[in-house]
Amino acid sequence: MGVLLKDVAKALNLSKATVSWILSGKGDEKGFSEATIKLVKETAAKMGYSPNLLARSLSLGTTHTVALIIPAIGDTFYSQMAQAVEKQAHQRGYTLIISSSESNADKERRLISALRAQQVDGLIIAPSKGEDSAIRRMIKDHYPFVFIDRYYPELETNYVIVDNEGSSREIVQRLIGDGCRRIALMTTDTHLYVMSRRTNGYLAALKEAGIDVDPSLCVGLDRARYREAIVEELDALLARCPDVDGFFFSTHYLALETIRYFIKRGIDYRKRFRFACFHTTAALDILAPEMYVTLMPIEKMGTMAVDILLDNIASKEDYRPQGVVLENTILS
Amino acid sequence: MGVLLKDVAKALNLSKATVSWILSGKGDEKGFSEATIKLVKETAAKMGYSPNLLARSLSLGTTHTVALIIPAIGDTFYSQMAQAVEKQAHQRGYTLIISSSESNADKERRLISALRAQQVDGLIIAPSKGEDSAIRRMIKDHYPFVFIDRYYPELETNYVIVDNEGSSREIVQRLIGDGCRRIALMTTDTHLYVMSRRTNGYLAALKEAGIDVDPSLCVGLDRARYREAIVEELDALLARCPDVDGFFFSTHYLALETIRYFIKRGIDYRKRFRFACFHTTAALDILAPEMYVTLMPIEKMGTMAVDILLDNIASKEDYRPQGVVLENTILS
DNA sequence: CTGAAAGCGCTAACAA
DNA sequence: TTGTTAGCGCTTTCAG
Repeated sequence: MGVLLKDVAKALNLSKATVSWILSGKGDEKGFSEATIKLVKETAAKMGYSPNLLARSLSLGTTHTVALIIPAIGDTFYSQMAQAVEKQAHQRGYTLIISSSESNADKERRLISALRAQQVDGLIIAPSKGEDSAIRRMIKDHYPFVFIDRYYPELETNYVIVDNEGSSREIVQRLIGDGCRRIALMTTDTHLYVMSRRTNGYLAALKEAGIDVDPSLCVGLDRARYREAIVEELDALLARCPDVDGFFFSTHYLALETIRYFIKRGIDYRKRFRFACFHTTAALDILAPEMYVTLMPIEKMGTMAVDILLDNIASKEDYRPQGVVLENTILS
Repeated sequence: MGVLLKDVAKALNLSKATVSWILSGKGDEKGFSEATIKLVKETAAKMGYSPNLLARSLSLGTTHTVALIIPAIGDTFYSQMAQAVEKQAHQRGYTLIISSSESNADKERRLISALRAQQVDGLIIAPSKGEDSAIRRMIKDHYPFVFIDRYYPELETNYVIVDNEGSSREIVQRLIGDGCRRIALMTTDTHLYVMSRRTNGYLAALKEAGIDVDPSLCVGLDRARYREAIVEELDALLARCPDVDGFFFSTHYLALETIRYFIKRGIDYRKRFRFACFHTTAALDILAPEMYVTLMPIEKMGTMAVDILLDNIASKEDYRPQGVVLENTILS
């Protein structure tokens, strides 16, 4: 395509080796004359030379590129996470590739294969569901990767997650402290480990307070059609338990949709209920200022995931996986 | 690292060539026996062979990968766009790399270079600002790329944008139709072409209706600190022009912040004003249901951008750039 | 101080 | 029906 190393060398009547040395900064180390170094650099620039990274990577055996796999780029949470990861990767001199698995285990598996085949140096993954084979494969091959946000507790891997259970418990405790006794649980994606931890937090808080868990207060929604389902479910819930006095949402968009529902039904939710939500999203603070919210340390998660990954990449063989559990900030 | 083509060949006592042919599906075309084809495929699978895409690409001269450069992955609009682009790229058998320029012209320039150096087959770009050199370079080199959402009107390139002026004019007309005469303009990033088009739409609508443009109704915010600035600006605006009866927002987050302001100040905005906004974001429909909104065809933009890009890639030399202007849907 | 040449893992023209 | 071999563009050992 463009201008090659060979071309620059030819133009200067030097060998490819010389030019390569100089352009990769090992000029003085190798003891070339100041004159040639300057000359080479200048003509390379003048000729608009840009190295073919494919060739370089093939030769070097490293791409200096890592990839991030998230369930959905369209989701605010994951897109913010992508931003944080990209920032830190860039900071540390790595190129980041972002890919979206669309919460599809099969696509996730294929992505992992494809990215590894592309010789990406390591992976940061927010795993979708029952994906497994590709993960075990990476472990077996000692391929560097770190889980973020979600993880497989039974596998010994790198991970950066938050204390899902603890902070769920804490915000539910606050609801109880405010006098709530009939707190509804709204959740989704119940097959995910993270979600079960949040539910556990809810249950634990009730138990500690000596409140019986009432299954009819617990609503699990199908992620795929939660927007429609939530309307019926809430209608049913309010009919079933007219004495509900609080809501715990296991994730941000459930809170948003629930409030949308209340407004649609003309229910004065701010008077009638108290809310707690795991994570938040734009405008939730406007719509329900009194809601207790766990603020996830997205930036920090991204930074740490990158750092751990690069550590792992740097230390070839003898590496011990690191697990990190971060604390959420709680916003009252 | 893993198992190589060579290994598979050796295990079967065949040549690398044979294995390569068969695994890339050109087995029968080349006339290999059914038996060997099957054998090769099976052992390759059994041995867990996965081709080194770097090597393949270097050899092939094409990576089957395209990249998307957006100003910010953290922004809902661009993350949705990324999702749409990724979907279509995937659909057409291409791998997508997403990168974020952080609205930084210099980073954008570096990204373009880096991605080209990585031998990405083409680029889809939502350009930041005065970036230029890297763009002109691509044109000169006949390197395939398409602008999305934003573009350089003076350059002959591929682009997929929306009718910014037209739909801005239209929603402002609706405000006027509702009786508004003192419509404020809230805008930002005024150096961007898209934004000037939207402002033009606002001006045109007023002019047509015979309403004088009042500069004291026009507020331009600094993107970098709009969240803080908007409070002072709105205070000033309302003091300066107590008779404001409508607002036109050139982009979604300005509408959200303005409403946040009204709520904070305890102003009954739904009674007092009418709103129109270019594009929308989560919860805006809850907070201001009567707002006129232009709905950008994000999905379609993404799809078309990919299609145009792949067209361009396919037809090597003799290619004429395509410009597409899509219509927005208007939501009343 | 600088150059020749082998090699990274794969593809594809050319033989056989 | 299968094998040989010369690249793709770059890095790096080993000679000079």
